[in-house]
This record gives sequence, structure tokens and C-alpha cells, in this order.
Amino acid sequence: MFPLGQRDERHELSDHFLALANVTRLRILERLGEVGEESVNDLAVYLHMSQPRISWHLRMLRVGGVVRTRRDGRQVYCSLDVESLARERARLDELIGIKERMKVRKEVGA
Amino acid sequence: MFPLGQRDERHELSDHFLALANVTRLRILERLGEVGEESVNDLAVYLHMSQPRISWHLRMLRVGGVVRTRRDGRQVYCSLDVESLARERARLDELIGIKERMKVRKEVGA
DNA sequence: TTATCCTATAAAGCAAGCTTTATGTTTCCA
DNA sequence: TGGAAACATAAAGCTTGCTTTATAGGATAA
Repeated sequence: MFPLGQRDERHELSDHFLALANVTRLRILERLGEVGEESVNDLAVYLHMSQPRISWHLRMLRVGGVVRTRRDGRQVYCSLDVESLARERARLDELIGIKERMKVRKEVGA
Repeated sequence: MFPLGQRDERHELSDHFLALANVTRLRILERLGEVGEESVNDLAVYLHMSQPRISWHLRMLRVGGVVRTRRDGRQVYCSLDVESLARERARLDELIGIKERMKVRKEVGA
């Protein structure tokens, strides 16, 4: 009945933006933007928050395609998933971009 | 102690992304992208949802700086707030963009 | 293997988002 | 001026997000 995947597309997109919709998580992203990569515990220390709390937010960020993690020994290092961020951003553009395209068409005169 | 406004900056940013973090609201945005502008009731009819429900989501979208509304007679017409969308996007870039800048510096050889 | 460090997950409780039903407000028309 | 149309807001209830406390899993070192 529907072009397959539209429903899940929107769910993934909303999950992505939900990951960005929290001050604590934005602070994590800001930190990762500064240092590039940091372990879970160091993040917790830096933000003065409990480790389970940070882990919980990191899960939201991972599910939302904002952060990726890499294991090295006992530590888990986190960094921004830049490619995924760009991909989700493009998805939103495609979702709402039709009006923009019409604007451009008008300007171009097509 | 802190550069004034950092706290509220992040709150506004999280409110913005919260506005995008819902399937119903994404469907509203998709519709507005197609038709450019539409009244509240027409949106409700199109999405097969109650009017208060749509009004509630539109409030989230307005607060988040995603949609703006214009009154014409009894109808309220909604459209995408493209400028605000771009502004919030730039804010996120600034928040997490430092790593990117370092990347560029490396490439440039600075 | 045992002990320890680092991280993830579970359970319980509180806070916030979301939906429905009902009602208030504004604008237009008869 | 009364009434209907379009939209917003309020209250109640349900769902989901979030935090804390406790515990389990995985990797290293002794």
C-alpha cells in the first residue's frame, strides 16, 4: 500500500533527532567535538555525572546514529559519527526539501 | 562564571531537535514541504487526526523554531520556518564543529 | 584463577511527552 | 446580536524518557 520503508524511515529520523534533543547529550557532543574521542569514564568525570547515566545517553546517541564507539582494552572510546550525521541531515532535507526545489525552479524559471 | 547564555543556548537547541523527534510532526513537515502552506484544519483532515492533536504538535514545532504561523481570518496557515531551521542547524555545527575545523587544519597543513 | 577496572544492563521511581475529551477564544456571517 | 466555524487551551490518563541504585559482563593484571 505504501512504498516500502517510508514508515521506518521516519521512525529512524525521529530517533536521530531525539538523540539530539537533550542538554546532557548536547554537552557530550560538544565535548567530543573538542577532543575528538574520549572514554566513557572520562566523559562521566568531565561532566560530573554517574557512569550509568552517561552510558544510557551514549546508547541513545548510538541508536540515533550520532555517536559511534570503539573498544580498546577495557575502555570504550566514543566519537561523533560524522557520516551518519550528514546522512540523517540529508534525509530531513529530502523530506521537507520539495518546497525549496520549487522555489529554485521559480527563480530559475523552469 | 560562564559566558552568559550557554545554558539557554543548549536548551533552545534541544527544544528545536525535540520538535523534529516525532513521526507525526515529521509528517506535518513533509506535507508543508509539499504544499508550502496549509491551514490547521486541512492538516488535520489530511493526516486523519483530531484538531487539538495537530494544534498540540504545531505548538511544539513553533516553540522549536521549525514552523511559523500566519492568521488570515479564522484560519491559521502554517509553513516551514526555513530561516530558523538554517539557524539552528548552524548552531549545532558550531557546537560540534571544532573537530571538523581541526580536520581541515590538518588537511590545509596549518 | 582471582581480583580489579571499565562499561553495560536491570529495576524502580519520577518527570515529561503525547492523546483524548471537553471547553474557551477569536473571527466571520446571518 | 446570536450562532457557527476555526483554532487554542485545560484536565485526565497513558506512554516514554530519564535518573538513581544495584548488579552483571568483559578485559586486564597479578
